[in-house]
Amino acid sequence: MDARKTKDLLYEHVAQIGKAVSSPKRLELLEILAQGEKTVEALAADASVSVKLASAHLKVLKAARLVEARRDGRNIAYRLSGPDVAALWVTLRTVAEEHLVELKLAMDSLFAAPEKLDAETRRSLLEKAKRGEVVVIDVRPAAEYAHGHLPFARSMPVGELRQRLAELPADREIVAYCRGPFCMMSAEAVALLKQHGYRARKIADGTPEWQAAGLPLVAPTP
Amino acid sequence: MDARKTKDLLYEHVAQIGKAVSSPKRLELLEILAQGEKTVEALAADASVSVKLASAHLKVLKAARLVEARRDGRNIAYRLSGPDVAALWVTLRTVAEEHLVELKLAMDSLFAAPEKLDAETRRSLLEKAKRGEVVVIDVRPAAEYAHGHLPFARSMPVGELRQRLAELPADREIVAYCRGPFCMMSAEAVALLKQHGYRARKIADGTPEWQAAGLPLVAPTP
DNA sequence: ATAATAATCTAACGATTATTAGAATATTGC
DNA sequence: GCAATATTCTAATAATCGTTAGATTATTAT
Repeated sequence: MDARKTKDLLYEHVAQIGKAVSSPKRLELLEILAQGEKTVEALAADASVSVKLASAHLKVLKAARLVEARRDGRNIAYRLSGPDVAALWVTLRTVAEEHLVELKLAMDSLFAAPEKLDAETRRSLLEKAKRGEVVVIDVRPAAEYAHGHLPFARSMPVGELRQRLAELPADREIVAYCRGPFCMMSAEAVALLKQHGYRARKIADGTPEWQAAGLPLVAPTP
Repeated sequence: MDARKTKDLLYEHVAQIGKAVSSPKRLELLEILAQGEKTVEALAADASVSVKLASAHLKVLKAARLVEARRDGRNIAYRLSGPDVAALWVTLRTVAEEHLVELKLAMDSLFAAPEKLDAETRRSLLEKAKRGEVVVIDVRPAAEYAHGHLPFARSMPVGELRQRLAELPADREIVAYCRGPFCMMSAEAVALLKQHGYRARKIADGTPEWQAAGLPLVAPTP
């Protein structure tokens, strides 16, 4: 076979991955799936699209082998086909944040405080959490916490936070995280906490970012 | 502003990066640019497309801020807008190799020998090259070598190799590399060397892969 | 078996994208 | 200033993609 055609074929295959990540909704689905397995219905709801549209997008992601499907009773559950797919999402988002001024501006206007973590900050947060100097809360839905979470983090879904405020110590700083830099759950949680007199802040990391930085998660014990 | 619309905008920005890497020719251009700055004409020739088409693709890459342009006399030279862009290309290609069986098969049929390097193999290659036990040759065009190359590697462009065979020691193993796993220059070089009685093999790494693995390149001294 | 549910498939539309040709622009060398 | 060169812009067409509605499939509960 002619060398040029062979090369074209190789790039074509990689471009299939590129095409899969060229749609905003598919990226959102990937980010949600990076939090753990979900049914089509749940994915559609989380991404604010119809089940039909979610299904169509999932089909593309499946064709590119970025996700896998599994039947579970009357539902079909999707999951990422590997941890490298979550890492790809983090890489894409990071490159976008680094080079697209528009995105940087949009994020600055959304989240007033700079909250990006570097290797040193992550390690020191872990230390403080271990010693109990800060309380790290995971404000995602409980199922996502169960699938994997930051070490020493407590599950405190943003929807239940108001009723469960009493569980949090008033004398220590609360550090909230959620799905990642684009997720607004932790911002909502911090607003509520501050309103009730707590010292609280959020971090940009979700579990995909934490893992991409080479740090361990606490995995489920099945 | 409504939270849903704000989120949509964020994913839209990231999808712009995705769109930029959703075309085979644009990926090929990125891979070539990962070897150093090039003019539109050179890029078009390397990627086997018309200058017009190359220009159109470069425009998309520029809009996504993955590349930058600079006028140099009567030419316009393009370069990647950062090392993270080369890393993105490596990540995409790696995810594709990992999950797309079709790509794995295509590569196996192209390159008989498994030649993938892991952290340990890379380190030991570096050691052997340092001690002179193997001769590492960079068979890319000289300009690409000049832009950055593996430590202890000699420039020996595949086009000049036949005339310069005498420069290579017959008693030591020759290790050839080129632009990366999709590039066929090193395979061509190894075939020529073996034909002339040399012990030669190639490695899959190009400078982008080497750098993405966290290892240092020898940069130009301007 | 049958009804109910979850998800996909098919078909269709309008909106993008890739590619090419021809015109236009900017720079260099004279 | 003028001709030559490198690149981009404009316009046009064919191909592909996103989205929706309606029909279909596979499973569970009765």
